Order: sequence, then C-alpha cells, then structure tokens
Amino acid sequence: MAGKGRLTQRDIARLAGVSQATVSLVLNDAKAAAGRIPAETRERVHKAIRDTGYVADPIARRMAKGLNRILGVFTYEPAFPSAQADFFVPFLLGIEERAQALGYDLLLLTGASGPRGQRKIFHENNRLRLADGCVLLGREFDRAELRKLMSSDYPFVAVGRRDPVGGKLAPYVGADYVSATADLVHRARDKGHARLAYIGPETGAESSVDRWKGFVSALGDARLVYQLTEVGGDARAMLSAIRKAKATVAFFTELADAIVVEAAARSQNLSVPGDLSIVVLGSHLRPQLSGTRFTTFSIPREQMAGVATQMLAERIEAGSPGTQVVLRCDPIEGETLGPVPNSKGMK
Amino acid sequence: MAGKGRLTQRDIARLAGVSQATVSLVLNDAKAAAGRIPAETRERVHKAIRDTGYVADPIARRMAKGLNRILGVFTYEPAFPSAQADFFVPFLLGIEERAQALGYDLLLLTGASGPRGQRKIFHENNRLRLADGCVLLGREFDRAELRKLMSSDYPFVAVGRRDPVGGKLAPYVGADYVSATADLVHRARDKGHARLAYIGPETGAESSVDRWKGFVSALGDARLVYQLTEVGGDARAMLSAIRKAKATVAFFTELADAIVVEAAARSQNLSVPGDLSIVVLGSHLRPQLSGTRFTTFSIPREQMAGVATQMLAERIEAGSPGTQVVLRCDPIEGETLGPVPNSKGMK
DNA sequence: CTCAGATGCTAATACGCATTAGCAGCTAAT
DNA sequence: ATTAGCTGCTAATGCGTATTAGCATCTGAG
Repeated sequence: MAGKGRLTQRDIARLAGVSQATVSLVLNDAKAAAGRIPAETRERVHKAIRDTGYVADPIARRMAKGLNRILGVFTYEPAFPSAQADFFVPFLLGIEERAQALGYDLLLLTGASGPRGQRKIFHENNRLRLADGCVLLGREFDRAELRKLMSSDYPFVAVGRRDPVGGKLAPYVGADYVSATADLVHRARDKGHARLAYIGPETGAESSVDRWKGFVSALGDARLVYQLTEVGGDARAMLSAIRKAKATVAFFTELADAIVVEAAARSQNLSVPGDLSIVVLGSHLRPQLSGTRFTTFSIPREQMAGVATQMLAERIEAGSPGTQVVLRCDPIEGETLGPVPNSKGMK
Repeated sequence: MAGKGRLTQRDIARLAGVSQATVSLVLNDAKAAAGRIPAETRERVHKAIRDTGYVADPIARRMAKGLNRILGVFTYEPAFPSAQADFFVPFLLGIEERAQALGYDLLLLTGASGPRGQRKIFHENNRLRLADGCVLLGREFDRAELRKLMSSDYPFVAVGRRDPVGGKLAPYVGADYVSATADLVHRARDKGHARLAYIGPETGAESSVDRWKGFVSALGDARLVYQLTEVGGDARAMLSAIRKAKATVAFFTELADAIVVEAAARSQNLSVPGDLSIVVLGSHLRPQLSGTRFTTFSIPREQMAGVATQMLAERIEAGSPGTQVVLRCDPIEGETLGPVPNSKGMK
C-alpha cells in the first residue's frame, strides 16, 4: 500500500500545476493562505484532489506538526479479557463518546505486556508517543511508572482517584466513594442498624481505601462486629461468620460476594432484608446478573471517562496542567436494606 | 511536550560520541550491524540510552519504515454508543486479544461521521492510513466504499460474510448462519413441527439473507404459515398473528422480539414451549437479559474477530491476499423448543 | 612493501508534510 | 519615475528515523 501507488502532495501539485507547498497551503486552508491564494488556484487543487481521491498521510502530518488528534487509552492489569470487560467497557464508552465529539481517534494501547502479564507504560518501543496524550485506566497503578509519567511532560489523565506520588498529585477524575459509602452507612444506621459487617479490604487500591475510609467515618456509635478483608471467599462461610457476629447488615465491596451470600441466605430460609440487610458499595459488574436489586450506589463510569477525556483534550490543546476531580455517586435504593430485625420494636 | 525535551537519536549520538546513523544501527541491531559494530561501541550507545531513558519516536519510525504495528478497527453504523455496545464489544475483545498476541496496537476509528451519522471510510481526513491495515465491523456495509477499498491495496478484513462486489470477494471471517439456521429447522421438524412462523427479514444484510436461506433450505414439507419481515413490532400483535396462523413454532431473528413475545405468551397463560415453541436464530444480545433460556445457536463472535485479526496480520506482513472463512455456530439446546402441542398423539 | 579485503564508522538521503522566508510581478502613492 | 506595499506563488528546510553508499583505517597475504 504505502509503498507504490500512494499519492502525495507532489502528485497533486503536478496535476494542478502548482508547487507542493501550495497544495499544503490549500489543504490547511484558513489563515495563512486566506487572502493569498485566489479561488481559481484553490479550485484547481481541489479538483485534482477530488479526481484522485488523495488523502494526506497522517503520519507525515504528525511528523511535521507534532500532533495527530489521537488519544491513547492505556489499561493496566490483564487487560480486556472477558472477565475484565465489564469493568473497562463503560469507561471505554465514555471515552469514545467524548473523543468523537472532540474529533479525536482512539488508540488502544495493547501490545505491551510486562513479565507477569501486567502492562508497562514505559518499555523499549514506547507506543504511547503515537498519541497526543493518554487516558489511564485500571484499579491499581504502578507507582513508579506514574511518577515517571508525571515527571515527563506527556499529557495524561487517570480515571479513578490516585494518591499523590512524590508529593505531587496526578490529574484524575475519580468517584466519591468516601461520601457514597458514608451515605449508605448513615442510611443503615437510620434504620436502626448498630452491628455492621464489612466484607472487603481496607488497603490496596485507592478505591478500596476510599470505601473503607467512608465506612469508618460514618460508623459513629455503630459497631463493626465482623470484618473479612478477603473477597471471593466461600458463601456459606461468609454468611455464617456474619450471622455468628450478630451483624444485622453486611457491607460488601464486591457485588459478586453479595450475590452468593444472598443466595446462600435464601437457601437457608433467611430473608433479605428481613433477617439480614445487605449493602453493596458500588459495583463494576452488571446488576442484571442477579435478580436481586441490591441497595448500593452507582458509579458514574461513563461520566468519569468523559470528563477525563475532556480534561485530557484541554491538557493537550491548551497546555493546561490538569486537575483533580471527583464525581458523586448516586445512591440506589434497592431492596436489600431494611430495618433491624428483632429490635425491641415490632416484629 | 514533543516540542522541547524530546530526546532524539542525535542526542544519544552526541552522548555516545558516535553518529546518529550508528545509534540507529545499534537500535535495530541484528543483521546489518552484526559484525560491523563492535561490542564496545554498542555498549556506549546502550549506556547513553539507559542513562537518558530515550525511546525511539514511533511516528518517525513509521515515517521511515512504512509500518507501525497498528491495526485499525472501523465500525460502520452509529458505533459504540451503549445500544450497540453489546454488538461490538465481543468482537472488540476478540480483536484485542489477537492484536495483543501479535504485538499490534488498536486504533478505533471514531471521529469521522458521515452525513447522517454513518461513517465513511473514505473522507477528507482519512485516518485509516494511520493503521497498517483495518478490521471492518458492522452489519451492513456501504458497497460502494467496499468496492473502493478492494480496488485499493489497503489491507483489510471484514468480520461477517460479505457478498461479492464487482464480482470479487472481499476477505472476511463470517459465521455459518445458513447451516446453523437449517439445523434448528431440522430439530423443529424432528419434534413434529410442520407449521412454522418466521419473524425477520429475508433481505438486507448478508446475515439476514443467510438465516433466511438456511430456513428455506431446510423447510422440506413443513410449511411457512406466517411471516413478518419487520422486527421490533408489537408483542401482542406478533403473538396473535402467529397463533392465528396456527404456527406451532416461531423463528425469530431478533432475540428482543422473542423475549417480548414469550413474555406476552406467558401473560396470556400460554406455555412455552408447551403451547408454542420459540427458536431464536442466534443473537448479539446477552442471553441473561431474559430469564428464559431460548433454543438458539451461539455466534462465535470473539473467535470470528480473532481469526479476522490474524488474517489481517498475515495480509500486512506477508502480503497474502486474504481468504473467505466461515465458522460454525454451535447449537444451544435451550428450553423453548418442545414437541408439537395437540398433535394426534398424547395431550 | 603493496594491495585486497575486512572493519568501523559516517554523510547523505528519503519518507510526506507544514511552514517560513522571500522572489517576482503588479498597483498605487509620492 | 521611483518605490512602498501588496498579491501569488515557490524554494528550502525541518520533523526523527532507517538505510545505503562509501570513506578511512587496519590486517594479513603475497
């Protein structure tokens, strides 16, 4: 393709009887050539372009100009494979929509896998540079790489809050898990719950930390009577531990856990929320997977990605430094948070 | 960014006390420089690269070489927006996986919308050229554009069978809807069904034509007693028309139609498949959306996309012409195809 | 001692475009 | 009649890399 038949501006120039420079000027229209190139010449050039179907080579364009209206999308972690799909797709949708509106194309950075299948931004054949800037996706970031990226002047924006590295904050668009989680805890307390269980980690990814922080901040005189920091455990075991601790409501960071525990409860003739309330702290999985409408909050994933994309475009175009944004998560009423069972009130 | 701090081979050359050409030779290692550049010099260059963190600019690289290990993904039709997401995402997954394995990045062609929001491959600012080749997605293709593409020497592969244009076959990887549909018809006939209904178009996209072709080819002495070529109609109307025609089984090309008709049937106390069998001719929607497990066939979407990507890579790298491939669709037993009701056999 | 051949490297160029300086030719003001 | 200023265009250059031709220098055979 590129090799032989490829038309160049020189070909057009010859056909129109002008110089290559003139063709370029006509193509880039606007200011420079404004009063300078008469309509008649312009038309000759356009005709030659129409006749031949010429299109400018974006590579050469980028080579000459430095920008090519391409945004990179970099995903840490295994990647795309089906299991992760539900996590990434909504973000991708949000990015795609905004990119389209802004006139950018999207480059999915895929090839580069590190040792254990993780990806690395910086590696010998750094593709990132192909794009004018880059959106970073992923639950956990490699901090060393993030620092390196920040010390370069390559424009990027992360989706999801990021802790500062080296005392500096990366530009990001996150979700306010802290408030959203605290809000759910308050709702539970308003319904009389005072013995809470928490199934999820306190540390690790920023998103985990934020949920935990929100949970703790709203505890008040309620008590955490059971905690399990490992997710994906055995449903029956989780359920019996929760029951044994006499927790009346369980908070799950993983929807998957909530689903299996709820199923286990049903199979033991326990009613949810009659005997046990369940709250899910947001989720990346599709709620439809389960028939149950859990009490939770929605993560504005498409919006996060859209805002991040917008910010990235501004970094690129205006050279602005980028900021930190958190978007609120709307509560979802659901039907798994009820009043405390057996409280001294009515049955 | 690109402007100032950017390191170039010239910088490395200066640091290592060699020429730019030498740096390039060292970087591209292998044959040419094999015996020519002594380890000592090579090491000096590598050290300078390590010290500075230099990475070659892929744009310039492509400029000089002609290839950049990027595959384009072009989607006809509105694109990505949520409604279409379930259609495109599985293909994207398949492409992404194969691309990663082959060391390609993915360029999502998005920006360019045609007049009515459709996209055009050929338009003024043809981004396609950024990619070494392109995977084409979409139910319906613009035949004029396809012809144009075929007459160029730009490498591409379509996902989904395509009719020949101008007497020539485009390279594609499709699914064998003909056989899969015929197989389902045979199953229905084996269960005694002789009065069939078909809800779906006979013409239009290749995939529609193929289903219809398979359906007709397997009819035998069964009869098509009702047909509706428009999809997305009113559920009650569809159901009553099917019942009125005394069809015992209805074939749907759209899962969505099947879902609503089945729901309508239930609400009228009709049993599926007790009173009416329902067969769905494959689907791009998630089956989970409905609680019902329909009798249908699976479309090997990820596999199709993967094979197409592989073929594209071969077209690009080896200059092979590309072929036509159809993959088989596995039947899904489901629970909506039963024996004929009220036949002269038992109740 | 000469010269062919190997060795180690560099200068030059191409890739396709954008951009800048500036050259003719012409008009109009002095 | 001179010249300043405009109009319409082009030559030349740069972007960062890959690649080729070829220049020194050295080695060893004759």
